[in-house]
Formats: sequence, structure tokens, C-alpha cells
Amino acid sequence: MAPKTSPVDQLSEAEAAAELAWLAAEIARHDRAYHERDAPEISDAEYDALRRRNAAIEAGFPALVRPDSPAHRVGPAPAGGFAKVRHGVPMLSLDNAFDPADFGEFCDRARRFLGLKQEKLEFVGEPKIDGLSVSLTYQDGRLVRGATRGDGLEGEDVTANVRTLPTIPKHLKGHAPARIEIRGEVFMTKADFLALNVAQEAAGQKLFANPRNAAAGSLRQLDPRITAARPLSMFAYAMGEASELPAGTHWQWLARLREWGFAVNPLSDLLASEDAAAGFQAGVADRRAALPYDIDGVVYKINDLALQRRLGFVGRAPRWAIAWKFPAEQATTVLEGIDIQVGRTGALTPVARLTPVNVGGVLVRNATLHNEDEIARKDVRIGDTVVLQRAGDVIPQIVAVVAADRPPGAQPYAFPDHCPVCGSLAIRPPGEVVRRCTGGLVCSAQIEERLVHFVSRAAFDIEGLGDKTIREFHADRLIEGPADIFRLPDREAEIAAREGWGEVSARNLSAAIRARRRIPLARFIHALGIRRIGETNAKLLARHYGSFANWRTQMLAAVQIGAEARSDLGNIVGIGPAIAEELAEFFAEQRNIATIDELAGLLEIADAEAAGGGGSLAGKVVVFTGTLATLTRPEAKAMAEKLGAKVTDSVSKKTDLVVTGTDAGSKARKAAELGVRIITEAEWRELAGQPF
DNA sequence: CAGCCTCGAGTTCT
DNA sequence: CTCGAGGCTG
Repeated sequence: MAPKTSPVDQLSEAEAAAELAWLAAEIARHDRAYHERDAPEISDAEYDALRRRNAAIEAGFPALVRPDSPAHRVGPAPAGGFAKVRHGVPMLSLDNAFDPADFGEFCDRARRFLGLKQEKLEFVGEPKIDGLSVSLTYQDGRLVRGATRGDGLEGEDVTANVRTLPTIPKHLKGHAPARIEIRGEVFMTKADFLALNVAQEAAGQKLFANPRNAAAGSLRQLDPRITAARPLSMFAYAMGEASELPAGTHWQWLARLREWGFAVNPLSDLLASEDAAAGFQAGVADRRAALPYDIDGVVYKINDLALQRRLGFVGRAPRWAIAWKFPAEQATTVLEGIDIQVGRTGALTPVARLTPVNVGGVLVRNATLHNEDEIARKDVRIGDTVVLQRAGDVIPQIVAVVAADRPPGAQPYAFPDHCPVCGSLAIRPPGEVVRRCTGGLVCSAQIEERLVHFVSRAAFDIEGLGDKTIREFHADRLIEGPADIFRLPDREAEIAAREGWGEVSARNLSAAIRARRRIPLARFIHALGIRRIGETNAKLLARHYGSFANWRTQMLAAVQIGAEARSDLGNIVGIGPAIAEELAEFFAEQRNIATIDELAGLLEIADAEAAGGGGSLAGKVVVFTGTLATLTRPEAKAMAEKLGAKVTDSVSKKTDLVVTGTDAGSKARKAAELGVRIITEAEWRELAGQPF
């Protein structure tokens, strides 16, 4: 047995190679014991130790990393959670269609891609179950692994739980390939969901919002016995990775899935021509309410697998399948009131408070009303019954007012002309949409929002000091201005004595605050929350002025000269008169200067690096969209900027590169239309020289 | 001056 | 993600 104790830096190359070989075999053996036989021989902690040892040696001897390195396979089980599983073939999302025109365009695109003229395409239509996708791997016909979709690239290992579903065969009937992955949708019937909630309520347990959440919650139980007790089913709909290249048609594959023992949705049907889709869609919609389970549309797949292979993928979605969704679910509810929120810049935003109502499976209580004009345009009045809809499946919108249900005497909503928090006048400059509180430095709502912004991710980013804590500390006058944050370490005992705090957490907070005493100039400028100075403009200023002292001097000069861009500000590309005016206004206020000087005394503000330089992406414009699996947005951005690229948020003709994560939406589509190069996250890492 | 391109700001729910 | 508005370009 290989030695497990000698420090990595004392290993010879030969010893390291030998130990890596041993570890690869040992970890693979335990993986089999755990996943295939459900009979682990060692504890999770011991298993983790093996993996950590492997990672440490690989880090010390990168040249010796084996092709069968355990690091490339199933990830370690995080304490109290599920192991991560990397999908052999990513589990992608589908593009959506909402009407016959969308579907027609989809068919035309596929035809164009294939170089076909008038020939009609043959489809399979399958109801789109509202559940959760799972991946099942069969080795020599035996179920060896079950995984959730996760982010599409990496999911969670739920093998033990999946084994408890009666509709999932543990052995495939008849002849099966050596290795095959089957994909399906796990769901709970509407009746079972209601019964489960009754039981949950009786047991004093949390209720589930909808069948999908109930199914997801049930499958992700750490104790498989609980999963076993929940009524879950699965319809199989496709295969993923397989040791045999698939041939024939999708329809034949569905038949094969049935032969192997899977349930396939009985409503699925072969459509000889795309012209049959609209009729099929209507037929399924008619039966929707009577079905025992929830569906949110129909998936149409081109039947011929050879055509599917030719069509391939764009970004995150296949070119050979599309989800034709039913119209967005609407609900009516009563507008109980309109609250006015005051933002960091003083903007007054009206928020609708609604009688809670279920829209598309989510309980909605609030909806934004955007602004004064929006309320007037729809003539929304308190007490009105309103039609609500979730736009793009996410943010609730008020679509319209049900005029017939208006209570007698309801008055048009009068938008306040004073700040509801500080009482200052709220004005709306001509031509603008937003009304703003003029309280500025005295409005406690604005002060609080500015403090929240000050510690936010892109600004000071102080660990353990999120917006909840800031609001609490501000309410209790522990923090009145930004400089007070850096004096918190002096009051550690006082914080430790607070409810919900202890010595350890107070000490950690002090350390986190001290760790941020040194800050780059750009972040500092951004943190101040000057209107129109966001992350990008702060960076421009920092790069132009270099140091805090220089910036301060020049800004004061700008105030003297008058903002009219006769100052140096006019020389910065991207900074125009409106922004210059905003800066001059900020520096014209003595209290603002006092605040930044006070901060400068407490902090070490690092000079900005001069702009420019080479880098492999010098001058390129890069856009990230969708959810990235292995990088956070700021990491991705920093990576791109290091290579000389400029990162923006929207796709246009000037964009050079679009990097798509999962669920990339309109931006990926726009990039495709404009012919902008689209790459995946993995390809991006490759390009940036930081592959997995 | 019009039309694009970018940036900033605001928001829902689990 | 979406909207509004500033800034730049033709």
C-alpha cells in the first residue's frame, strides 16, 4: 500500500507516480462499492481524504496527472450534501416557441440549415412535463447512476434516491448496449401533490408550492427512505451518452425505451408533417386540465436521428427540437395597496402589494409598477382586480385592470410629490420618467441604500456584512455614514453582545473589514454611489486620474471651472456633460468632501493601473450570457479584461465574442442573428488558457 | 439630428 | 432582464 503520510514536497517523482496510480485504483474501487453496490467500505470522511490527497499530489506534480485521474470523474460529496456529477453529454435547454409563427420559423431555419427546399419535416410531439430532468446511466443493463440536471454540465448524484422510483427499471429488459444514458422527467401527479401537502400539514411540515417543487424536494432527500415514501414517477424521453451510435428515428427509440421497461408518455405521437403540429398542440391543450400531471407545453423533435446529428446545436440548445409553450399563465388578484420604495439615488418606485395569488406555480405577493406613467397608463387603482402574468417566466407583471370589478368610489392613484420616508419634496425633471426625493444627504432611506451599495459585491464587498446587517446597524445607529464601517472593529465587544452575534462572528467581521482597508481606486469611486457613476465609469475615471489625490484635486478644479466639461473630464472618452455635471455636483457639496477625506484617512486607496497593453483579446468586445457553471460573472469579466478585452452587457454588431452559459436567452439569439461568434463556457476557458 | 450602442438602476421569488 | 437616458457616429 502506498504511504499516505509523507508531505507532498518530500515525494520523489517515482513515489508520486506510484501513489497516484494506487489512488486512482483505490478511489475507483470505492466509487464502485458506493454507487453500484450501495455498500461503501469506508466513511465519507476517509473517502474525501483520499481525494484530497490525490488533488494535493496532482498539484505538486502536474506532469504526472493520469488520464484516468479521479479528479476528472465524480466529485467529492460535500459535507451533508450530494456528490457532484459531470454529465458526459451536457443536458441542454430548449428554445421556446409561443405561436405558430415561432414554430414555422424554427422549421424554416432547420430546413435552411439542411439545404432542403419544400420538403416537410417529420416530428415527434411529446407533452412537456413540468417536473425535473434526470439522467440515468446503465452499465451492461444495470442502473449504476442517477443524476439531476443541475446546471446542465454538472448535476447531483441521486443514485440511491432514483433507485426507489418504481417507474425506473433497475435492470433493462432484453438486449441493452454496454453503456447507455437515459434521460427522463421525474414528476408527481397533481392528486399526489395535494395529498402530500395534507400529510405535510398534519405533520407540521413545510408545504410545497406546486407539484414540481414537491417532486424536486422529494428527489433531493438525503435519506432515500423519504424519497421512497413519496409518489414519484418518470417518463423517459431520450438517451444521452451511449456506447453505440444511435440510428433510425426518435420514434423507434421511444419504442425501444418502452421495451426496456420505461414509461413513455402515452400522448406522444408521430407527426408525419410539421403541418400537423398546430393541431397536435391544440389537442394537447384541450386535454391539459384533465391530465393527472402538470404540463407547460409540447416538445417537438425532428424524428430522423441522422438529421438531428447534422443539425447539432447552437449555443445551449439543439437545432432539432423546440418547446412550444402554452400561453403564459395568468391570474387575477386584488391590488391591496401601492408602496413607494426610495432607492439609493432617491428614485421613487411604486410597488404593488397584492392579495397573494398563485401564478404559474409561484405565490406572488408583489409586482413592480415601474413608475408614475405606468400607473396612469393602465389606470391602476387601489382595490382594483388586476390581471397578473409572469413575463418570460420570471418577473410578475400587471397586465390589465378588470374594469367591471372596480369598487365604487375608487380614486385614480395620486403619486406622492413628497418622499414617504423623509418628507422632502420629490421632483420629476421635465422629460424624465422618474420622480426623485430631493432629501439627498438627509433622507434616511437614501442613506441606507447608499450604505448597502457601498458594501455591495462590486464595491467594498465585505464578507459577513450584507444588506440585512447594514440595515440593522444603520437602524441602531451603529453605522451612520460609510466611515463608521471601518470603526466597527473598535466596537467588537458591543457587536458580540448583539442578538444573533457572538464573539466569533464579531471577530470574523472585524477581520473581514480590515481585509478591505486596501481598495483599488476604481472600486472606491464606484462605492461612493454617485449617480451615473457605475462600475464602468468608475473604472474610466480611475484609469484616467491614476491616484485618489489626483482625482480629488481635478474634481475640485472641475467644480471651480464650472462643470461645462471645460475641465479635464471632457477628455475622457465616454464621459460627457451629464456625467461631468453629476461629479461636479457631488464635489460641490462640502459634506461629501468631508466624507471621502475621512474615508481616505481610514483606508489605503490603491492607484489604478494605466490603461492599455496587449493581451490575446486586445480590443475585442466580449459578452457573457446565461448561467456560467465554473466561473462567477466577476471572475469571467476579470479574466477577459486581463486578456485586454472589453466586457459589455448587450450584444450588438460591435460584439466580437459571446460566451454562453446555461439558459442563455435573448442575447444568444441576437448574437446568432448578427452572426457573432458564439462559444460555450468550456471553449472560453480553453481560449483564455484556463481549461478545466 | 437620428439611430445605434452602452451604461446604470431597479426588481421577483425560492 | 428590461427600460430609460447619455454619449458617440454618420
